[in-house]
Amino acid sequence: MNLTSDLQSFVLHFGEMGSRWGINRTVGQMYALLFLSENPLNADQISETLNLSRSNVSMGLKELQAWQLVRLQHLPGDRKDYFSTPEDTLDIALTLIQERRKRELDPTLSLLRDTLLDSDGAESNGYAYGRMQEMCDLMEQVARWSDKLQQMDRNSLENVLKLANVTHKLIGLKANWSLKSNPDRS
Amino acid sequence: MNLTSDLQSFVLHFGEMGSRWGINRTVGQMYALLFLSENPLNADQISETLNLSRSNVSMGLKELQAWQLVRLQHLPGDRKDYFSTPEDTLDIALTLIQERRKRELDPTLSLLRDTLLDSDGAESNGYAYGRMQEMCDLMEQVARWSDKLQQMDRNSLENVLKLANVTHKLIGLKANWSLKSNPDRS
DNA sequence: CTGAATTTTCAGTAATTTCTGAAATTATAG
DNA sequence: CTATAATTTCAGAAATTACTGAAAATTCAG
Repeated sequence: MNLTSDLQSFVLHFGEMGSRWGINRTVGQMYALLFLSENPLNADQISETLNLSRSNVSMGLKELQAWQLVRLQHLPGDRKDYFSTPEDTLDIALTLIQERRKRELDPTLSLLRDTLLDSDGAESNGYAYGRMQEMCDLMEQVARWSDKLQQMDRNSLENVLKLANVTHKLIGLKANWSLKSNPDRS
Repeated sequence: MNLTSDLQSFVLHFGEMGSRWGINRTVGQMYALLFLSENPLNADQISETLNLSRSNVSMGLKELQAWQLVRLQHLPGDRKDYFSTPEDTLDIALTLIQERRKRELDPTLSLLRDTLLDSDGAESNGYAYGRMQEMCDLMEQVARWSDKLQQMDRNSLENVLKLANVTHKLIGLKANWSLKSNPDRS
C-alpha cells in the first residue's frame, strides 16, 4: 500500500510524537496508519506500508491492543487478523484518558495510600508527609474526575467540552445551590 | 542528606514513573526530592542525596526549569542556586497540564491545521482527510478546555474538581439555558 | 490428524537515551 | 582585575530500549 504525501507526513509525525506519549515510534506510526485507514488492515499490510519487520508489527499491535486503542476483527473468508480503530474519536479520547490514568496515576496513588496509611513517621518528618498527603488528595480527585468522564453519556460529554467556558460561570453562580440540591453528598 | 525509608521509596518510585511521564528516571527523582523538601536545595545537595553526578543534576534541573516545575532562588549570603517546587499542588497540576499540552498536543494540532488548510487532496482520499479533521476538532476542543482551566481562579478550579459529579447534572438540566444566556458565543 | 498459513517469541544486534568526568564558561567576592 | 566558586557543556561510556530474522507455537481448512 502506498501513502500520499500528506498521509505519509501525518504517519511519520505521529511516530515522532509517539515517544512523547509513552509509545515508541513504530507503534505510533502503526496507530496513525490504522486511524487514517477506512478499512481494517492486517499485519502484512502494515508491515509493507511502513517498512517494518513483520515481528515488530506483531509486537506493536499487541501493545496497541493492551492500550485498547485498536480492535481485532476478521474478514469473511480470510484467516488473517485485521485491525481497526474506533470510529468515534470521543471514544478514542476516553480510552486514552483511562489508560493513561491506569499507567501514570494509579501506581503512584497506590504507593501514596500505603505509605500514608501505615506511617508512624508522620511526626518525625511532618513536612514531607504533608506533601505526600496533598499529592494523594489531588490525585484522588483527578482519578474520580476521570471516572466520572467514563460514566457520562456521549451527549453530556460533548457538552462538557463545548461548554467548558459556561461551566465556569455556572459553578461561580451556583456552587452553593448545587450542593444544596444534592443532599446525598457528604 | 539522608532520606528515611518512606521518602526514599517515594523518590525511587517517582523516578521509575518519570519515564512514563516523558522525563527520565533521575529527573523524576530530583523532582520528587524537591517536592518533599521543606527547604530549597542546591545542586550539590541533590547530587549527594541521590548519588548522581553533579553534571547530571545540572542538566536535570535545566529540564525541570524548562517544564516550569521548579523555581530558582537565592539564599542570603550564599552564592549557590537553590531550587524548590511551588507550594500549591493545584499550581503544579496546572503547570503540568499546560506543559504537556505544549509538548503533546500543539505540535500535532499545528500539523493537522496546515495539512487541512492547503489540502487539495481532500477529495482524492476523503476518508483519511475526514479523520484528520475529526482529530483536529477534538484536539482544538481539548486545547480550549486547557486554556479555560488556566484562566480560572483557584476557587472555581477546586469546585470543578470537587463538583465534577454535579456538573454532569447541571449540564444535563441546563444546557439549553446556558447557551441562551451566552448569546455572544457563536 | 496433517500440513499450510499465520502469529508470536526471543536472542542477538542496532539505535537511542542517559549519565559521567573533564574541561570550559560564567559569576562574583575581594 | 584576579582568584575562586559555581555552573554548564560536551564527548564518550554505560545503560536502556527498539528492531530484526529465525525458529517455535498456534490456528484452522481439508
